[in-house]
Amino acid sequence: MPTESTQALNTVLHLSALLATDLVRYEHESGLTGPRIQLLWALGQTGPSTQQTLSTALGVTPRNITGLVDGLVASGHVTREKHPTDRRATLVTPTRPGDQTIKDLQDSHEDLARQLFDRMSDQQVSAFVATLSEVIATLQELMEEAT
Amino acid sequence: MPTESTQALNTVLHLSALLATDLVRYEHESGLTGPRIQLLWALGQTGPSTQQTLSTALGVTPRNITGLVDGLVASGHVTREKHPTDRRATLVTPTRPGDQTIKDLQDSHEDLARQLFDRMSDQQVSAFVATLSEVIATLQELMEEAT
DNA sequence: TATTGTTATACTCTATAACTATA
DNA sequence: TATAGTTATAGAGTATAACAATA
Repeated sequence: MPTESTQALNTVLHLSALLATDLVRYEHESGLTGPRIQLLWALGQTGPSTQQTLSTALGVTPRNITGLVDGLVASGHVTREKHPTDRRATLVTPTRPGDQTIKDLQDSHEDLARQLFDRMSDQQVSAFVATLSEVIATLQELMEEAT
Repeated sequence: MPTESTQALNTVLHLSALLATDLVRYEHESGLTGPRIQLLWALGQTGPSTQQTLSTALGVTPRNITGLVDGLVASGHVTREKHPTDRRATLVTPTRPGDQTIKDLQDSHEDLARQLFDRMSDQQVSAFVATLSEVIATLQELMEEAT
């Protein structure tokens, strides 16, 4: 029989897996892929960005961003615009439909949050977030140690 | 400013991302890839398995399992053994080093669980797991509706 | 010299479709 | 007929290394 700690970790991982599955459903619906959705989400957070910035934000190589942006240009979600001051750089910029997709993503995110947590008491949600934050802090310490 | 519900979802996603990053670290250390680790983990849960069984367990096509098993055979973690009663099927079976890798995975999993939760009170862990389970149940309902 | 992005190359994961061997 | 696994083919994501243009 698993310990209480192991059960807690397993339950967290179970929820992670379910959320990932839900994302896959959205991918199929939208015709987008995970990394491209992640890129659009990043653009929604920061506005038009250089590929270097996106490379850091997504944690992948610049070469990889080239490929993702190529795909999103082909699907009409973004364009490459001139950087106003640095002629080496490009500004990856959402098109009108790209902006709509980003807004849909944000709306879906908020809807999901409401559906999952709105029926709980504020107290329960607060306690949950507090424990999550504690787990995150511990995990970050562990990961820094391992460096 | 995000709502409390949105903050809760964001915190869950943050933890998911951190756990994924930690897994990537393990991948680099072990020379394995995510899907191959997942396959070895499944073997650890159920023992030697047919590729059909693994296909269902991992949620990927049988063709894909062929590729993953090819890789794990090449790296010496598993072998394809004859199925005792069905000559069409193969039993993917861990080698000695493969078994050791599986044990390492299980040990790492338990260590992580202990490090993340052992210093909390039983009461806090119980409340956390209860809320997680509630979220999981709600999410599963939502995903079934969407079908 | 350093940085931005691309071309060249290679590997892994993924899928569908057609095929072989066996049940 | 149905099932287990493989071959054939294709597309996406990832990485390193070498290169051009610009800072």
